[in-house]
Amino acid sequence: MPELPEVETVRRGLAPFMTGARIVDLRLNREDLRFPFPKNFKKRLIGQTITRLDRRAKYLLVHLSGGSVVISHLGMSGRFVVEAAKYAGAGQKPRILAHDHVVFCLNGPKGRCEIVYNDPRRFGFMDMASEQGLAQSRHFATMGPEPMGNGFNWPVLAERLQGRKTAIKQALLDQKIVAGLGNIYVCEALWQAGISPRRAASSIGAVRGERLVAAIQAILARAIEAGGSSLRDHAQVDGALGYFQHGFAVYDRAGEDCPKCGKHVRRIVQSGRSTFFCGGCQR
DNA sequence: ACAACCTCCTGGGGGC
DNA sequence: TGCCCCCAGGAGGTTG
Repeated sequence: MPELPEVETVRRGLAPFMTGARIVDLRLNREDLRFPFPKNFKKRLIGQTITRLDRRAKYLLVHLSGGSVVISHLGMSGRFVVEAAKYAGAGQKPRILAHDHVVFCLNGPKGRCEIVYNDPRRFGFMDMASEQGLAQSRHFATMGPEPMGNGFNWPVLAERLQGRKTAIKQALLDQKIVAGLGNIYVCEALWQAGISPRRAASSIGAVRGERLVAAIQAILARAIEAGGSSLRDHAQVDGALGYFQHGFAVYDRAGEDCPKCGKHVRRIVQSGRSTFFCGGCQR
C-alpha cells in the first residue's frame, strides 16, 4: 500500500524520534511477518544507537551505530506509529492493539517513546544487512533508480524500457525499471503525461518520455508535500492523515470526469491490478 | 530474459 | 442483520 511518498512521509515523521535514539528494548509480538525476523533480531538491536533514518524506494532503512542496517518494508498495510512510553515504569502492561507486531522502545532526543509497527495483512517484513552489504543485498541488488534522484531521467528510463513488450503501466510497476512507484502514482503519472497505460513500454518516444519523467517527479513531489495518500491504512506517524487522495485525477475515480478533457475515467485490469485512465486524453 | 499467473493475509464495502 | 464475493498503496516465487 505505501508507495514512495507514504514511506517518505513515515521517514520524515519518525526521524526526530529515532535519530540519535538508543534502542532500549525490542518487543516482537509474533515470530514473523511476511518472512521470519532476522536471526537474533532482538539481540542485534537492543543497546544500539540509531544513527540515521533513510529511505530507498519503498523501504525504510534504520542505520545502527554498530554498522548494520534494519531494512523495513511496509507491504500493503504496514504503518509506524509513535507513542510516548506512558506505560513504562508504571507497572502496567502496554496495551497491544490488534496487529501491533513490533515495538521499538527508545530513549531518544525527545525522551522515551515507543515506535510501533502495525500491519494487519502482514505483507510487510523486516530484514538486516551490513552497511557495506546494503546495496548488494537481495532487496536492492537489482533495483532500478530512485525516481526523485539525479540518476533518473528520460535517457536512463528509455534504456530500461528498451525491448519491453509489456504495457508501460506494468513496466513502471516493475521495481527493477524504476523503484518506488506503485499502482496509484503510476496511474496518476501516466494520466498527467497523457500516455495510455496500454501503450507498449518500448514504443514511448522522446516527447512522451520526457513528459513521463517530469510527470512522475511532479506527482511524487506533490504527494510527499501532501503527506502521502490515506486510503485505508496509511497515516503519518502521529496518526494524521495524508491528503493527496483528494488530489487524484484518475485513481479510484472510474466513471467520473477527467479533469483535463471531461471524458469519463475508465477502469481496466492489467496483470490482475486495476488501472484507471482517461481514454480521451491518454494516447 | 521476459511475461503471465498465483500467493501470502486481513478487513471493508456492496449486493442480496 | 448476515453472508458471500470482490477488492485493496506489494512483490516474491513459479511456470511457460
